[in-house]
Amino acid sequence: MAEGRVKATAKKTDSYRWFWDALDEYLAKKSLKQTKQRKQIVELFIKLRTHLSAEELHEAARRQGHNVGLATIYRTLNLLAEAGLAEQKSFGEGRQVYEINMPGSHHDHIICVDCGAVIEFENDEIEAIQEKVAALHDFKLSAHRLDLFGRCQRKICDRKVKN
Amino acid sequence: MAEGRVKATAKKTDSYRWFWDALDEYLAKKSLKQTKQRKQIVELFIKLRTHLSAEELHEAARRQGHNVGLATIYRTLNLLAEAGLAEQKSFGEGRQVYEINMPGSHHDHIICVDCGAVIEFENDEIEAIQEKVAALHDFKLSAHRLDLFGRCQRKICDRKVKN
DNA sequence: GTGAATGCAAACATTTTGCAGGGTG
DNA sequence: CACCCTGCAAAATGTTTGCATTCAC
Repeated sequence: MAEGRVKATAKKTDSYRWFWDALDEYLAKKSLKQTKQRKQIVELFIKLRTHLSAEELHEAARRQGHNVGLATIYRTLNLLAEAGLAEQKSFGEGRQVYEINMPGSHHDHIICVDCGAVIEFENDEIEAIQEKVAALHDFKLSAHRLDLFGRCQRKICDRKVKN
Repeated sequence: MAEGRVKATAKKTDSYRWFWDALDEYLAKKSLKQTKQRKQIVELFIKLRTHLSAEELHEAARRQGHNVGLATIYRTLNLLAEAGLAEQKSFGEGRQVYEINMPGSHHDHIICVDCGAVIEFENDEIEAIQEKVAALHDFKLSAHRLDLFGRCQRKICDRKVKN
């Protein structure tokens, strides 16, 4: 029955092997259990790969025929956040969105205020200056959040697709 | 009674004269009215000067003996935000906080994850790079948000004053 | 079998909205 | 005096929690 382990599904998302491994480790350390629902949710979370709200993830799960409660989505996302595997962000609407937290590969966001498109970027120059600023104020940095808001200049972006 | 005008209170907060003037102008332009409550709320908002939630502002108002409804606080803060005079921020708790939006003097935040202290800073270098990044992705920037999270190294900061 | 996880619904917290009465321009 | 604004309470969101049942280990 060892084959029933969550880890066995890693083959479906090989590049996220580290994610499943880290999750396994966290669950074991905390004496938590690996369940069908957690597996399904995490699989979807990895597959969709974007910034997801609990509600969106819930709908996606149901669309796949998984009968999973919204509360379980929340509990699982919070679990991932506690494990350091996901990050909670709030882009300013009423709700939280979650995102996979890749160790060592932090990125920031450019958000189009018209169409809501989110582009990710990374800039070492900025990060270096951040450290400098933090040191200036006697802070040891543990994280940061940088969101740029603007208008993308694409043709698709004429109408406001708010949310 | 002409002296009852909101603008007349500017003397109490002279350095925020521009704020009252801008508000006056906005109200006039939109055919909105200047009321006792708006005046009280804005005065407090200016006086407290920190990042405030609607609830905190509400309590502060009541502490001053002003009988103002929470809904009015929300409506006024949203009004200020629409007028571009205040900015809504969310530092990650469940609620929004508001902050005076000084034209031309944008600042970012360093937040201590232990004691919750918030320090403001400004860095032109970072802002310049942001523009560069945005241009690279074909965006016209309208705003940004940069929050650095870390631990301040002050003695006062031993215990978690979580919210 | 024990303890953890789930689904559901109820509880919460925050923000918005509807409405009748009051105030401003 | 028309229309905006207010306070209150109800509604609408988004998230968490309690509980009986189910499931993993």
